[in-house]
Amino acid sequence: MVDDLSSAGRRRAGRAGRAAGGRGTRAARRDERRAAILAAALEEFAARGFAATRLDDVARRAGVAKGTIYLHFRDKESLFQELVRAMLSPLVGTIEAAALRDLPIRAVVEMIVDLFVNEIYGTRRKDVIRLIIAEGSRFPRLAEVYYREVIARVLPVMRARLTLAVERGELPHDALARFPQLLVAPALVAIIWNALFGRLAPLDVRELMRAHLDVLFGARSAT
Amino acid sequence: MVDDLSSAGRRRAGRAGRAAGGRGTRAARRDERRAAILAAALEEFAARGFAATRLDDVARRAGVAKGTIYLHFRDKESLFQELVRAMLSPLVGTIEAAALRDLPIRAVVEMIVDLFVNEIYGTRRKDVIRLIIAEGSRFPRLAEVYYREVIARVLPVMRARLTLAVERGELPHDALARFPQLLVAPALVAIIWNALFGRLAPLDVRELMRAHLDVLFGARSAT
Amino acid sequence: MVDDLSSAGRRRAGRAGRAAGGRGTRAARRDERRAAILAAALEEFAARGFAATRLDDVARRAGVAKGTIYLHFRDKESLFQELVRAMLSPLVGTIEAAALRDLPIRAVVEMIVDLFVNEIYGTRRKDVIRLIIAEGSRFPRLAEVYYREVIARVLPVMRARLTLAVERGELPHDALARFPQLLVAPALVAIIWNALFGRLAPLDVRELMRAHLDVLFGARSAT
Amino acid sequence: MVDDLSSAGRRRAGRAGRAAGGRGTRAARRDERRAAILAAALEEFAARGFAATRLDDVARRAGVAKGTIYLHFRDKESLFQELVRAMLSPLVGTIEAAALRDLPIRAVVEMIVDLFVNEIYGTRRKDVIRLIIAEGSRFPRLAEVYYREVIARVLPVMRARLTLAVERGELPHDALARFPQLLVAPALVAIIWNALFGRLAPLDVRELMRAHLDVLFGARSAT
DNA sequence: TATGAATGAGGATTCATTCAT
DNA sequence: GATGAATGAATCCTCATTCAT
Repeated sequence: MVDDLSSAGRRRAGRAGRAAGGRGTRAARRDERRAAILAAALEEFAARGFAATRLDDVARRAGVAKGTIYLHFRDKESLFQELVRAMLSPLVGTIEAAALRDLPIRAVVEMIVDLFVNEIYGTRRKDVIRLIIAEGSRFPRLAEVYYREVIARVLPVMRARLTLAVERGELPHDALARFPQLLVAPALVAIIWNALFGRLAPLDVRELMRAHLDVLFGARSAT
Repeated sequence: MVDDLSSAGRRRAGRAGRAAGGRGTRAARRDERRAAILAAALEEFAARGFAATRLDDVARRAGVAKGTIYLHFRDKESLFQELVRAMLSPLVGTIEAAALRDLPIRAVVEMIVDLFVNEIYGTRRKDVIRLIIAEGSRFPRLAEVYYREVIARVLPVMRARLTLAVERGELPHDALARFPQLLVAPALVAIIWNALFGRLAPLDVRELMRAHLDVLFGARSAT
Repeated sequence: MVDDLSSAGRRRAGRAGRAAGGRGTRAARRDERRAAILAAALEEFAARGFAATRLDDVARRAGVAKGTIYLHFRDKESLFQELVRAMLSPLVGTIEAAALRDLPIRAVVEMIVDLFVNEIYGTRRKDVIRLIIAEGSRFPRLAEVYYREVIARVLPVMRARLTLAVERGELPHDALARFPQLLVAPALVAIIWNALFGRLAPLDVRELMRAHLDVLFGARSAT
Repeated sequence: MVDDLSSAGRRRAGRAGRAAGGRGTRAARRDERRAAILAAALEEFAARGFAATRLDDVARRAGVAKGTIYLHFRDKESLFQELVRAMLSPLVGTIEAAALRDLPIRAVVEMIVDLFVNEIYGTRRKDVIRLIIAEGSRFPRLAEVYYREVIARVLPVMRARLTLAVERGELPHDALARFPQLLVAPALVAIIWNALFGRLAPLDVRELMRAHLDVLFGARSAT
């Protein structure tokens, strides 16, 4: 379901060597468990928020005992942080790459928008974003980690590219260059809107983002 | 501190008559207490979120006994809902009025943006908005109430005005008319951003919104 | 509904004299209120038991303010005790009288049985009896009052009458004389049974008591 | 103290196998704790009734933490129900067996009476009976369970045996066959009486039941 | 007297975390 | 490593009782 969670990332060296042919079963099982816990945590945190999530439920969903969670994560908050990191880190490189492509600015922006729609809105990552929005102010460390590992890496790249576009005359003003947040604001609103009012009045993200592009670059001649 | 909370709104008729000269002390004190509880609840909920807020703390901060809260609100969730209602309802009329003013669309939009900056961002209301964003998906009833009492009243008015602008040729495309959310998206992002990263990298809301207007209408000649 | 509750019983002298023509409105209203509270208390205690009854509900049902209860009764337990006293005391004289009638013992016993069926089982008094059974062991004072004011007065009279019957040869053994409780045991069981299992398997009290008389005196030839 | 509480009854299969030699320590300890909680609950409920019993006290008396109770019982009411079930269920078979013995009806009835005196009156079970009487009407489910698991199983057997006795001419009337409740009514009254008035005027159960037998079958020549 | 707002002790229940097996 | 039983602090909510009006 969410495969980002299976790459271990932080593996101990293993008992030096270990017969060639890949990681031993021991380490592999350990990773599986860790991934299972993260996946379960995602479901539960997304459904109930940080405070209302019971580690009992996470354990049950992951198919492990409650105590096992503590073999992989210091405490509930750590689990939460690891989840955020595991889900969002892989995305950073992709976004950076898109921003750096040497294409017309509109194409770059469209790529980023598509990236958002496909890789965030279309996946569980939207729940992670929502969780950060919802819980971030109560977990300064979480907000900090997210800022450092995502925002602080993506934003400068985007800003640089947008500044270049201004200099090249691709953009009529420097608004976007000064506040690249304007680029993704509608995306965030879409996530929030549908989480809150999806049942009452669903918001079509693709259309919304297309309209947003119209605002940014002027309407396209055809659809 | 937050004066919206002091208007009673839901007062029982009172034993008809009552010596002239205004509400009796009884009713007045009752309202004061209710307002004090709401104000305290705002502080606590804003600081800790719904789940982590202790009614004990709300009571202490309000200067009343724990049980007193239950004389005014059925339970913790009711208190939360009433808080949202009390804070946001008064704003709806103002926004509607602004949208209906017969001015050039840019002026209308600027008024709404100013309204947002002054009446939401500049007040505790931003915390209420943040709370709705954070807790809304876990309290469907809350989301519903907010949708019905705020969104469903403001959005159509804005959409109507924007549609008119399109027809009048004041706007080069119908993106905003179809998605008035695009108008306020940066505002919401500003609230979230500063709640999460304000200490790390504060976002200047006024500048952000000015840039947003630039995006919408093109850069102004002067500031 | 339960008129025993209206006789005041414990009236203060009143402001000496008071214009002839009956108790003044002041005192009359006081009694009404007291009776209303007792009647409401009966309903609530019967429905929920002592601990689970809220004085708030009693007050509401009685149509008075909560504080008013405390003008008439020291506390919840006093109210409970007064209720028992008010409901059962009036019955004692009637039972004594029945026991003392100079009739064949079977007739006397039948009168007492009828008295039970009509005056207890057929009225709210059965709930009071049930309450004493249920709560008596937790309220020693209540049990004591009940013992002194009801049991200790009725039992000796019955025992005397039954002893006389034994001496006169109206009864073949002294079992009933030694344990007059045997006379009313089925009656109590009927109260309990129907309170507990009435919905599942109602017990016909009249038939039960008739059968009981058959056991005591042998079957009657006709009904 | 009350050994019925130690038989587990509801044990999970355990991980098949388990080294020969009896239940593992894990399961054994679990049962011990459950039994300790039930025993403690019996004391507390008997002393204070359902509502006034604090689970805190139950836990303390059982020597476990408050939370532990909830590992064994869903909530206070469940604990209460399990207690009743655990105490009374084992008795049902014994009573049925007694009723089915092929002896003269008087002997059968005497056996049942003895059973009552020894197995209920002489044990903590009398407190359980008293609790059912006291709380049954407020806990319909409890009353139902008790009816289904005890009354509905014992009563028909007794009725059948008594009907047979009538047919055989062992009894002069069908009163008992129609209302076997008459058989145990004095027993219940004894429980109630001594719980309420035991300190004021203790009732000798053995004598009472003997007198009851006299009433049912006529006085015996000797004791 | 009567009211009913206010109090605050009290208790059921939950759940993160620990630790013996 | 895993397990899951045990812990007990934490918190919501109730309700008898008081007392200013």
